[in-house]
Amino acid sequence: MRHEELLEANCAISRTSAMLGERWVFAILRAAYFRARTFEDYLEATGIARNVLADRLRNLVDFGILERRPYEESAKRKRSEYRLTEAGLDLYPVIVSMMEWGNKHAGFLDGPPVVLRHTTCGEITHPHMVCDHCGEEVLPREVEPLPGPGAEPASKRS
Amino acid sequence: MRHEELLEANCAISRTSAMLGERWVFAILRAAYFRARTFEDYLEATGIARNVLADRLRNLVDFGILERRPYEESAKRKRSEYRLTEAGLDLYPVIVSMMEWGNKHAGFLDGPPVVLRHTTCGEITHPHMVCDHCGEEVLPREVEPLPGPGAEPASKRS
DNA sequence: CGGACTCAGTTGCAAAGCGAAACTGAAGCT
DNA sequence: AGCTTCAGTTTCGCTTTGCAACTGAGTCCG
Repeated sequence: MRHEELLEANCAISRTSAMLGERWVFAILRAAYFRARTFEDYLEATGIARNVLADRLRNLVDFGILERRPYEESAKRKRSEYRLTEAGLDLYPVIVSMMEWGNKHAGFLDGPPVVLRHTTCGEITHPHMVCDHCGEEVLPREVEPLPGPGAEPASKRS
Repeated sequence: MRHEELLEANCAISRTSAMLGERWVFAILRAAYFRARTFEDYLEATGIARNVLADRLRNLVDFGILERRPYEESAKRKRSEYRLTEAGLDLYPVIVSMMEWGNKHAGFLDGPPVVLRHTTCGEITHPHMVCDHCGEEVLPREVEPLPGPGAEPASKRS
């Protein structure tokens, strides 16, 4: 099986991981959240080879996660920039939960290099996942996957 | 720059993405959450080539995300299995938020193929990220990254 | 006991992907 | 006119995939 075939799988995790699970993609998203704009910004923030960066940006634009658009640096100078789309911003929980995990499990012996302050309440925050119904934290073994409206019938659809 | 160099970066997102951001890793984790145990389970659940699967499992075990251990299938038959460690289970928010994102943005026109039921409250749940302090949802632009205890001083440490 | 089967990989090979550096072309600056 | 910056593309050698075949330990079947 080739990796891109995951894009057609009838499973959200598979499709999402086919889009995001290529080398460097998270590094690019991290740069995007840290306000990178131009090609050279991403190049510097990530250290990826130019050709690979060009390819990844193309893909992320195709997936609707980034948007490429011209931007007026000054009156005359026109450049292009890559910004997160609405869908890209929706990836925030993924990035934050990776950061939380890394702070705990990626071997930072002196403590996390970066922490987050929640500007609306002013405190250092450790975000976690809660159920939108009961507000309780969602734990791995307290969740049951069920077929949804887009589930395939027992026999494969055409 | 090579991809593994991200493992040494002083940034949780970089290190985490170096561990998880290789092709197929999320597919393997998905299989793990769906209770895959043996090598052949993972092979069937993911469709990866055998040699690549062997390599990825080795890495995930090295990172402490999976654990390889012998397991008694029956009185006589001994096999080995790969189970999520504590650290692996802590990745649940990452997987769930990828699933939530995919259900919304990965082009499921008939609706999500899988939904989650929160067994403690019994309802279909759409988990989201909240601040552990104020309980409000954490949004991308309402968060400020600050240097933490493990931050590098302005001059690179030795 | 001998042969077939299953599990869990390893090996070999062609094709694809990556990384570094050089090159291109448009646009601006001096 | 010549130099620089931006945003890539091209080239080339090296590494990683994907696939199939092979290995070797343990099991089951007659």
